Amino acid sequence: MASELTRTPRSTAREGREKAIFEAARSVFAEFGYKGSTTAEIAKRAEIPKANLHYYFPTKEALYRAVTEDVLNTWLEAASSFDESADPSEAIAAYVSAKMDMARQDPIGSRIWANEILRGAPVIGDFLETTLLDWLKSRETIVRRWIKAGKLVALEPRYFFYMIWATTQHYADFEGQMAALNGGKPLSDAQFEAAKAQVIATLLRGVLPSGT
Amino acid sequence: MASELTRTPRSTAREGREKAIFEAARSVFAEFGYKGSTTAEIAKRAEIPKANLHYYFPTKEALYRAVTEDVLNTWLEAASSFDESADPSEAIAAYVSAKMDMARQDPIGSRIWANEILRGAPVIGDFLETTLLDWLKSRETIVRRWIKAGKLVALEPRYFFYMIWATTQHYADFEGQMAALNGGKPLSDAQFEAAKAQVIATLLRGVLPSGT
DNA sequence: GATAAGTTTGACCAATCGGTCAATTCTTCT
DNA sequence: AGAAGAATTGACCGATTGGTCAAACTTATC
Repeated sequence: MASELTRTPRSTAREGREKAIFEAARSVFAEFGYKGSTTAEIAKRAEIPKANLHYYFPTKEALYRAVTEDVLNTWLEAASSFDESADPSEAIAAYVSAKMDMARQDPIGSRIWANEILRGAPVIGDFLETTLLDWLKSRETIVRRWIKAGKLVALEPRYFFYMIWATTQHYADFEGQMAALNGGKPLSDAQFEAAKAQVIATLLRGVLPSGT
Repeated sequence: MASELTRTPRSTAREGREKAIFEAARSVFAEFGYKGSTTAEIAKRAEIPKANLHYYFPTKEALYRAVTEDVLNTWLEAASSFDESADPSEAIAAYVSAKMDMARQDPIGSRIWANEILRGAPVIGDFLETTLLDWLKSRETIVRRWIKAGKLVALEPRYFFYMIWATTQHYADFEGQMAALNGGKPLSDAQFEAAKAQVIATLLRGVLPSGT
């Protein structure tokens, strides 16, 4: 999180403060976006003086980049759960399940991503054009193979992935809207599991050949 | 847009400036959210001095509320395209189609909504808990009727609507991400129509009984 | 226990924020 | 033409912004 060059064992005190700042920054950036966030608010949520924040992270942008990099790493972890060796239904179910769990466990990360895209992706633009595009291309190849083998209905793989991303991300980014429609309470674990199962079922039914 | 009490015919000059401010505000709020937006930037995009902006809209919040109200009206228009008298497949296809067209024609409105939800919906919270919830409940009744009649597979209507909202909204909010994955260019009209057709096909296939 | 290094903090800075205001210009009406 | 009102604008205000800094305080090392 801090300098990757640190050689000496980090003191727990330092790690604690740095982590508190990091988590506070995540929540503030997720809520207000980069421009709408203030270092004062982040320091307040981290319960430290603002000047102390600048000791660990020299600028707001450096802090934002650290937070963003972490989000990308989490994304890459979930991406690996799409297994080409498995059956289409297995692979899709596992991937959607992983993305849904990600949305549930780390909605803040998803919201940071959403805010970054909304303002034109100045920081993760490179990632989108390189790593993400490579990932997408390789999975498109797999999906096309499945289609040719008759294991999937004919479709443009890209738009199918967009549907998966949209739906899973929705459960993180629009948690507030869902809560408002749920009597003001966030989805319970049971509700979330039901939603997840239904999303997987609907998507699979939507792309698997009849009688599968 | 201005005072609804205006009785005299509005001069086109006044309407023009007010509209310019309104459109500039939409684009800025969509990009940076409420907190991240500045009246200076809005005035700059409207190509007027900042003081002139405050002549038409006394505060940043008043301007934001005007913009937000307009977004809700657009939402309500699209909502009416869900026709209960039609076949499930017709009704769903028409609704998804309308939402997709909305995302294409007015991505900015969608992004304003998304930003508002991300910061906890302080302005449209009431709308969500009343109008939107009522709409959702009434449509859930219709969907449940279809399920009982065997015209739809068993599912929780709510999560199905979330899928529709998620997917259609994604084409507006994540336009930038899609463009990055599309050689830097936004989806062409042909690409968008293909995506729309596929979204409708996958969703229908996902919820209609086999052999329909 | 002294010295050095790392950490914490209030006070402060220039720039930008939302908003005001008086002076000016443009329109409208007679 | 000229008065009255509407619209436009540069200058300005106090509050907040991201960031700095020197002084004070801890902690590790000998």
